[in-house]
Amino acid sequence: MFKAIATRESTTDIPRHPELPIRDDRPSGSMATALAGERAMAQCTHCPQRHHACVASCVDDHSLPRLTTVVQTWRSVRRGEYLFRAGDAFQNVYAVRSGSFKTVVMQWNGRDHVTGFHHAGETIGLDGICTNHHPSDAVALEDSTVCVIPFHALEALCREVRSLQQYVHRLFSAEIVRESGMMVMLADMSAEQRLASFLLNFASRMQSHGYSGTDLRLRMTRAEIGSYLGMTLETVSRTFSRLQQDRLISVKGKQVTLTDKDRLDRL
Amino acid sequence: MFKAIATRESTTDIPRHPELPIRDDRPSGSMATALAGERAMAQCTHCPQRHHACVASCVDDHSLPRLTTVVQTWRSVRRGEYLFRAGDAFQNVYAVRSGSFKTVVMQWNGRDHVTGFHHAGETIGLDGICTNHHPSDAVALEDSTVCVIPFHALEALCREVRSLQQYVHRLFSAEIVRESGMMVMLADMSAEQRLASFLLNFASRMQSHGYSGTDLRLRMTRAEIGSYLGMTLETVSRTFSRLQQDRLISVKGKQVTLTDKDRLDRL
DNA sequence: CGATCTGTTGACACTGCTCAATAGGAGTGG
DNA sequence: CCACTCCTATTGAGCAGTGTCAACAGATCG
Repeated sequence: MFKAIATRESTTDIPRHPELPIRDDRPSGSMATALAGERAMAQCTHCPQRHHACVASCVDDHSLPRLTTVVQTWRSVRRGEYLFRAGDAFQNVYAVRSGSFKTVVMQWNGRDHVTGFHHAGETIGLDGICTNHHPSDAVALEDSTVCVIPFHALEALCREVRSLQQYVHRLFSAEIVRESGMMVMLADMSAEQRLASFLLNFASRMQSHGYSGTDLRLRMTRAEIGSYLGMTLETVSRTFSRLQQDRLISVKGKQVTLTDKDRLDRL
Repeated sequence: MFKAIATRESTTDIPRHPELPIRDDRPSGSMATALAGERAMAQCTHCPQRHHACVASCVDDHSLPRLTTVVQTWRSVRRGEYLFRAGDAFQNVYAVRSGSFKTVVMQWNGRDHVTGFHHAGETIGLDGICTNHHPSDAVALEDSTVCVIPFHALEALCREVRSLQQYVHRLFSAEIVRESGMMVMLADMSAEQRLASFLLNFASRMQSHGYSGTDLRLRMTRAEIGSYLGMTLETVSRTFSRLQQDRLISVKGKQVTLTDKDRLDRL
């Protein structure tokens, strides 16, 4: 079924193992500096996200060994399983190595609300700090792996490595800005505009990880997209259909191709 | 006009000067530890927010003098004036000493969106860190004063004072959680529920600062509330009227009394 | 005291929600 | 491999909640 509109690059469907770089075409001069042997170090020095978007990306080679004493373990989480649950004691933040997650809060009426989708290189769990408990569930949308980062250890290292401290502060700040953007979107944009924004944002994040920026494989359901965007799953489905009819995208279930990004952006 | 429903306590209308505690009935044993003489120290040790909700609240008396080397100045901002503008280079974060602010981002269509209201003890500007530029305008809703906190100096002190570092991290995290809550509200709640939540939240923040938790003086316009809550000013106005008709609140312009918080909460 | 900003209310249109029926895919076990 | 079930997605019909446009009244300020 999906073959009809299979992506030119089939990378999206390669089963990924954390030991392997997600793609091979990333800048690789970096690997030259990797020191083999020491196991803990290998975790960050060999990480596909090393020079990309992880806490490791801000640490110079001199301090990297110290980071690897903080980030000693990673976890793999099967599709549908919880990375953590709302109410769990906050201990760690998590950097997504591979795969993707959704974060979900339960609201007053007992229904769920998806507050975010998180892909490789992104950090989950920062919202647990202020109460010492995670306010949300984090659920894997596909088989995924994360680095486990004990937050107290990260804080300690931040007191010593200024570049890491600044990185963490920017991480916090970026999440605040992201959520502000969501607020604007939810408050002022039509269903069509919200879905278009969502798709463009998703595509650009995929592209920045070396995937196609036009052929997307959505890992989440219409209901999850709707929850995230503040609309019902029916409206999501209808809006997909309308955008397809207008030849801005082409949809086959979870496989979406953005055929006219400019017009999507101008909606 | 406002006399008709004047608040039992008239504190809301006292013109406030930054040198004076906003109210006199706050816990005051604290003042005993204040050291007179040194000007810089006096700023934090004598601050009305000292034991309340500012960066100072987490620092023990031993480290307080060092904080005062970071927070050396404050600024007063008249109603309608800008604390900073979108695009300004990010240098400082600001702790509100007295008064209140709104933060406003400009959106794609050229219209404004209010992303937050900020009262005494709250911190403004954290969103500027990740890009080194403020993404939003901050405008005083009334004559206000803020402590100017040079962020690089704060970062430096955070590397030395662990309690301060943790406080700052909690501050970031709390802002993320606040915005998640807004997202849920905007995505899933009716206009009536949003306005009720807004009023209850506003009341509880006022109450935690020693003001009445039922008699509110809103400093913002209907349009600003509407922008914040994702509805038009007309809907805000109509919803105020409806809640009044249902005897949950009583409204006279910007003066609002919450007459039945329980039912407001259960909407 | 007039000019301007702010708030209230009405009429009407329209977006998006609810309820409902149906079809398509994915996973499971015989 | 097929039959069965469950989950997901699509589409339609009708309606409710909000937005839009407009008129007017009440505050506020120089």
